[in-house]
Amino acid sequence: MPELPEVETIRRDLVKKILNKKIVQVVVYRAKSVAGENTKFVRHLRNNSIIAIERRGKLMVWRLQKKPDLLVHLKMTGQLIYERKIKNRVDIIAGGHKLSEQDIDALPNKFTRVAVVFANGGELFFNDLRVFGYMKLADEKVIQKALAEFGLEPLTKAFTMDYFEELFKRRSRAPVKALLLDQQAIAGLGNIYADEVLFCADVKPSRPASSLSQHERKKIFTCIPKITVEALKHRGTTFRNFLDSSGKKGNYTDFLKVYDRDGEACKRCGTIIKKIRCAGRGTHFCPYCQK
DNA sequence: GTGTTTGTTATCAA
DNA sequence: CTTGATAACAAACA
Repeated sequence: MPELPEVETIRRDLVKKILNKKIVQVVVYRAKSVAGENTKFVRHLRNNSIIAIERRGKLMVWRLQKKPDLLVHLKMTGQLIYERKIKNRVDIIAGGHKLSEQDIDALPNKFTRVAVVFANGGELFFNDLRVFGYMKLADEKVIQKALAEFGLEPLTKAFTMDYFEELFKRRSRAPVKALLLDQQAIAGLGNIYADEVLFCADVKPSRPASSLSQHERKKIFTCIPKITVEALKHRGTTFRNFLDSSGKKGNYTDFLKVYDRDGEACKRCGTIIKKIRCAGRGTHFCPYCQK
């Protein structure tokens, strides 16, 4: 599931690959993947170009040469795969080509919802198995309203311990994990990194936010950027669907301490990692290390 | 057929 | 009004 490190990895790659390239054609294979009227979307992108790509939390803003701009959200299973030039695309689509496992993930397939073709022959594919993600034309007013809903970015200077403490003052009963997942509190954490952050901080995810000591809050505050930076360094985590813009998996999967490790031994103490439901999500933790 | 996966929003209860 | 819990969305997989 693309969270901050995954979306940022994609954003950085796409900036190198598709910025300022003329769009010559757009194909919408699944109407629901594009908000609003599809024909309007296609017409607006054609002969347009992407001049900047911004990110806030898990949401991307694609700045276009001709306004309005584009909001892109990958939700749970969205992928953005760029191919320089596809010589045998017709064969590939028809299934007449022998593909490596990676190619099958990366190329247009039955989950390809939108294709954007550039003047240099390169193509960008928006694949999305579950069709929760979207591309949406949005004028500046809509964009600003959407961005205003987000809490602070954990990798910015503005994200201070004072700010973090304020978040706890508003809440009491909810588990601390729910706070970490709240995009209006902190922008970009999702289920994987919320679990990893709480392991890093030795705090049990189900603890009511109000029950935490200042020391515990401080540890969580420190772990949030630490885990995020580490995950970004390894180009994100591939649990099921995440692929970067080249169709490659994220490498942080190998460094996960608790997520998807239920039944396995804690890397620190050897206790079996448990899985419970917390804040409505599958939640993984070490019953010994996390108090 | 059933339960599970999760980002976000809608809905409802307290 | 706030907070928090839960369902819904869609599709695949075990």
